[in-house]
Amino acid sequence: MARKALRPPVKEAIIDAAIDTLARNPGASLSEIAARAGVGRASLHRHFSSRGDLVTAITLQCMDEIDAATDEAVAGARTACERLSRMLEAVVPLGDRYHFLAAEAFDDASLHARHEADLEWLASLVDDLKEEGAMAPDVPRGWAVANIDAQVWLAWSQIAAGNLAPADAAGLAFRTLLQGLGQR
Amino acid sequence: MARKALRPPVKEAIIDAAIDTLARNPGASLSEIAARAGVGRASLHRHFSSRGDLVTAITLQCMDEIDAATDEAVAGARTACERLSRMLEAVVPLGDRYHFLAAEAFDDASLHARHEADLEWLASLVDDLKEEGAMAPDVPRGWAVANIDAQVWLAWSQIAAGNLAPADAAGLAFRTLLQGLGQR
DNA sequence: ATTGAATGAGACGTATTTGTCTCATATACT
DNA sequence: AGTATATGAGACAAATACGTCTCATTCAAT
Repeated sequence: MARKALRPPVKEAIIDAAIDTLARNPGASLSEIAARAGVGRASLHRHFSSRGDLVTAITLQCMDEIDAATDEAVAGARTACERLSRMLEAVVPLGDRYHFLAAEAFDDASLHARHEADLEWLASLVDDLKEEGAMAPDVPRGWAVANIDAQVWLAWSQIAAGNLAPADAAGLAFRTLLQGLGQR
Repeated sequence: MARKALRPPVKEAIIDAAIDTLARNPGASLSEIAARAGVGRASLHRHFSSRGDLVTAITLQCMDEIDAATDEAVAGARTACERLSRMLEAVVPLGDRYHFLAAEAFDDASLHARHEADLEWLASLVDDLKEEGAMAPDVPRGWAVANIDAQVWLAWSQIAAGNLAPADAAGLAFRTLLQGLGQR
């Protein structure tokens, strides 16, 4: 079974290091990334022919992680409202890993398509929320989607800044999304 | 009075070009910026000794614009709620000019201090909103401040993407902040 | 018309990053 | 043990951006 897991999984180590490093500094050099991965720069190029290749790989990796966590969390939800809540609870803790995505442009066509698909998932969640009466029908679709995205980003941001406990972040984001910061 | 306004104001042209260019691409080169300003790269260096100097200058410029617009808009407001509304109406249209600030790190100490002061202004607005009963008292201060910031950014983002009419953006942000996306 | 400052164009050297290549070494398979 | 593969270290050229410099030109002030 374990065909080739005896050597340390260099490729994954590089991906992890790239995510960590680029999250802190989007302009980090490949040397930096290789060093953080505990790997020679030449080896990095053996696995990823160019910087663009690496960025594409880590972007896909992050998207996969997010989608997988979302799918699992949402599985048993009975209402759209619950889906939203569970999605936030699942995705907010992953924030520090995909936060850098906000800075990277989706130049690659496949990445762009993938991102569109994710937004479409959110859009249909928004539609369901409106049907359920949990969301006001006159809220523009795109605005709602962008707000959900932004709350996730915001939650991580506040966690990273130490202003917010990770345990509270998702709940706060959920409440803010549906009720705002106002009373009641 | 107009001591030296006969020649075209090169310095301001460079600042404007830098804001426009860096807003689109934070990694843009000085050549790009100079070209967009209709200015030689050497002239750019005559006004700004280094890239850091230029970035600091445009950051301050944006902060000044935002503060000035906010101060003027908020002047006659009677309630904190109205202050928030007017601030959004004033600042959202400026979004395309200071959007790039999100990407730039405040390495310069004076910039960092200035930003802190702006956040402090928001924080006291949050306090007033709570006293007025427009904002729930149990919302963390930092979370409220970050949300206001984020709504401004979000509004510009949606305008730029063509998803939202500039006339509607500020109002939508205001409503979303206090009431969220939910019913009522 | 003349003078002086500011500009544009461009050359130049430096620094950094990237991608390729080589070679010696370490590790896993047989 | 012997072999093949993957790796680390480092050299190398190419590309890019930065900051400085020079020189001819333009424009405003006199």
